Amino acid sequence: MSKCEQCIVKQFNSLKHLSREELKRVSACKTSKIIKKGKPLFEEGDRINGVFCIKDGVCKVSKMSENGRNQIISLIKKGDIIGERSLISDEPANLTAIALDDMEVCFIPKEEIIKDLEKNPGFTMSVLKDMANTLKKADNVIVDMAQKTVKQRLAETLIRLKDKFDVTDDGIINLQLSREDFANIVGTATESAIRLLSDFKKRGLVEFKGKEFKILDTKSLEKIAQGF
Amino acid sequence: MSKCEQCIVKQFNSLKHLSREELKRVSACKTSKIIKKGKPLFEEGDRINGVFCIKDGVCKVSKMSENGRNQIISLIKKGDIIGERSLISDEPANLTAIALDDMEVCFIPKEEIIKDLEKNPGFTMSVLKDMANTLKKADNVIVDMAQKTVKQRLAETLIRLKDKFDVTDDGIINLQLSREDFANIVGTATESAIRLLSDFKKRGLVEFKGKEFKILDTKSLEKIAQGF
DNA sequence: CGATTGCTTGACCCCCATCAATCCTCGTGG
DNA sequence: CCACGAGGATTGATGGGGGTCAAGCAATCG
Repeated sequence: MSKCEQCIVKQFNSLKHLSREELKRVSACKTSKIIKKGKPLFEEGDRINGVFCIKDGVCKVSKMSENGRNQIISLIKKGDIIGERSLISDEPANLTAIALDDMEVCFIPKEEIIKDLEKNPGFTMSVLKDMANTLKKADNVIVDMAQKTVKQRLAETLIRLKDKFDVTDDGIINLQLSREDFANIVGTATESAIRLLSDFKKRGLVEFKGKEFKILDTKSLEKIAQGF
Repeated sequence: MSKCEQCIVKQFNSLKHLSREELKRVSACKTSKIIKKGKPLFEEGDRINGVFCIKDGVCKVSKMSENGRNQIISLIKKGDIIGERSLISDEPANLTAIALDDMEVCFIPKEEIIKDLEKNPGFTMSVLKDMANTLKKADNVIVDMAQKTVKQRLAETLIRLKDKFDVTDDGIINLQLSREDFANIVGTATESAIRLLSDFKKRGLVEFKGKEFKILDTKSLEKIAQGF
């Protein structure tokens, strides 16, 4: 099994603040998993008892609303860590994480992380900073959800996806998002999302080939996101 | 000036994890302020360089959206701490806090809090827990904003206010919220909020006397919040 | 190669944003 | 003490965004 000390992925998250010693201990008790596309990493209500470090792949993090519709809260990719919150607050997960493509993840059990949190202030501060940042983003999403139209939110989502995920040389973003997923990110009905996307396509702002897509006119999308 | 060691308010927040010694140091460098109704505690873009501990009063925490409308993210009351996030991420505030009534707050400068965060793991963990909890709530709000109708959200808001704020013996909640404030919590136009509130009133679910209000039928409001 | 799932488009209607007019309330100054 | 003005509260009218149902089409899979 690969070792945390040598893992490149840790550079992108709070684990980089752990000492070589600490990483060795973590490495010794971690487990690696392959999660197949469409399978859950964890589900609402699960006691996950640890954190996941994403070595490869992307997953959608969502929550069921009372009326039975699904809301995607965020997308998690290589280098991200997920599960810290339920660990810290010592509660079952209140979100569901489902793989969008085949994923490779490491699972670090709770006790080990807690130990590090207690002993290594640098690590703790880093986790704290991450969380503060996530919270700030969440506030922005709340404002957007409350104040912007579906069209604005969809345009903004497309831009954010381009910035966050890998883009090939020819500008193609290969996230395995279904139309329904788009709708669930923006918080609308699938049909509405489809209509708007095909409108964007007609106007030459985006291009679709199956689930792959490509952004052709960022400037115009930004205008739309701001309400024009 | 009153002393932190003897302040009852600290029992309700993370400061209770500080030792007597630490509290004395905090007390020595803190400043007390009175914020008049309607005045800002801080505004978007301010470098606040410390945290506020609310000794008395209530304030609304909001953010301007790009289209110039205001969204209230949360209400903060006696015992709460605010400002940790900008402190931790070392950025200007991205929210505005405005007093709903006359407030009494203590300001603790950044360096002092940072010192405690580095030295006292119990304190840090408590802040971390707080933040995890806030984040969970934020996720729920996102889902609500995205999936529920204005009517549902308004009903839910009324219930939450009842649970969070003091209620007199006769059931009256005295928050100095304007109709516009209600609208800005729910994320709708003032007129829409007014219409829905007066509908609730007609149906005997709530009662208003100026800005004071009273919830008469929680069960029915819960039904509405769930979509009936 | 059927069959199940996802995608697309059309039609309909309700919720809610917006504009406008009126009423109410309260603080201020004459 | 009252008049008055300003901002908040309320109600009406109107139009568009977007949710929902339905039907046809493409694609993926056993």
